Amino acid sequence: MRPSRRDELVSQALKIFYKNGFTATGMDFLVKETGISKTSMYKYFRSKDELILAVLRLRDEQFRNWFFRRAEELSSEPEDEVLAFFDVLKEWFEGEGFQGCMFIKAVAEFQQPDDPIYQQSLQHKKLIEGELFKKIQKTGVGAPESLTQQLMLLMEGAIVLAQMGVSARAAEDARDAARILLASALSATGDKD
Amino acid sequence: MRPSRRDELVSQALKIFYKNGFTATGMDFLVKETGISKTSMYKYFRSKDELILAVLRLRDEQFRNWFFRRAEELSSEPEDEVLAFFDVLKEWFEGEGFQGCMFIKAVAEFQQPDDPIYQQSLQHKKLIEGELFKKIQKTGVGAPESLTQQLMLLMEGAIVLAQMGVSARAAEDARDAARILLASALSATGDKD
DNA sequence: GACAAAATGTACCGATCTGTACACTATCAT
DNA sequence: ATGATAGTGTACAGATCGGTACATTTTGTC
Repeated sequence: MRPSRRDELVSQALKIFYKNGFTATGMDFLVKETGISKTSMYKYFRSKDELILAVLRLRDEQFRNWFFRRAEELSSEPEDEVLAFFDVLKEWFEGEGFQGCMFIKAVAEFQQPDDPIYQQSLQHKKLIEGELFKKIQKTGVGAPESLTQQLMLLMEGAIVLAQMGVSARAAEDARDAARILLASALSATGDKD
Repeated sequence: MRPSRRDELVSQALKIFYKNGFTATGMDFLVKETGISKTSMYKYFRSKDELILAVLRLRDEQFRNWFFRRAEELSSEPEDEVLAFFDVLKEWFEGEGFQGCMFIKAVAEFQQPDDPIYQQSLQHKKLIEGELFKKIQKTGVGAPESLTQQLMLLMEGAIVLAQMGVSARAAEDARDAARILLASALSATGDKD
């Protein structure tokens, strides 16, 4: 099954929105860059917002697949994998064209909580959190919820600081912190055993 | 000295941009909301971007003043103050109209690193980092740079997760993590003494 | 009251925005 | 070859965008 013209539009729009922003990118610009006629675009999607939603769906799927698959490749034991998340973050930050998290940026432009774009961005973070939680559970730590939240904080913080160029070592610093927090959580577990 | 019409514009534009976003807010909308004529606006500022820069300057000053002053109020000893930052974050998150960090959102809409709006947002984070570093130094911890970066990660992560509504306890979770990281850094210092 | 400064209202510019109408062409299975 | 399907190009509507021109009114000061 060759990629449909529709899928082509979504994947190209993803790159353009990611680089230029959602509101700042007009439909005419998408036409010029993708070579796909506006008539076709509006046959695939009823509105620009629906195109954005499709882009976010694709991004969510692509990112989660890549992120967790890559973390598994870089590790063997559960505890390694939890820390490997931060190595994957580092790869992401240093990869070509890194411009921050698309969902954080989407929320910055579509701020109303009842906006479907906002909701879908929130859902993405919830899915990440869910997968992270499962991995942390496997380490046998006593309070997986708490550690999950702490590592989520480090990950999101690293994304923001890396995007803004505040810190060039955001992923490494986050990994260092995660190691300490993981050790602390594990030793607290041990105390109770 | 009563507040000039210009200052009024900046402070009102701040609220509106914060709520609605920068690009999504048109100058005509600012006219309608503030009652200040567009002619006057363009006499105070040469362009919308310059108005945005003035808004960001005001926000930077207001926020840093409030944040660090409030942290001092809530604490007595240096170690308390470092943790008090997260109590202040909590107050911010739970305050009326909290909608995330204006500078993170600014960077999401003005992504080019050579854009003055981007640069000013980056500078804001650097100033926060600098003040945090000074406070951490006062605790006598051995590696203040490292702890500063770690706490920055927690703070930025908390802001993002609180804004997106991913976590309702972002500030508390960040405080818990900060306490562990601070203790870890202090004990490492003690080892070397 | 006179005069300058500050602010206003209104109307507009050209460009761009999302979205649509309509006629046309390429593709492909039957 | 025919006819359905998918896609294109162009032109446009109506609104809004950032920004300006110009004449007018308000305000504060001497």
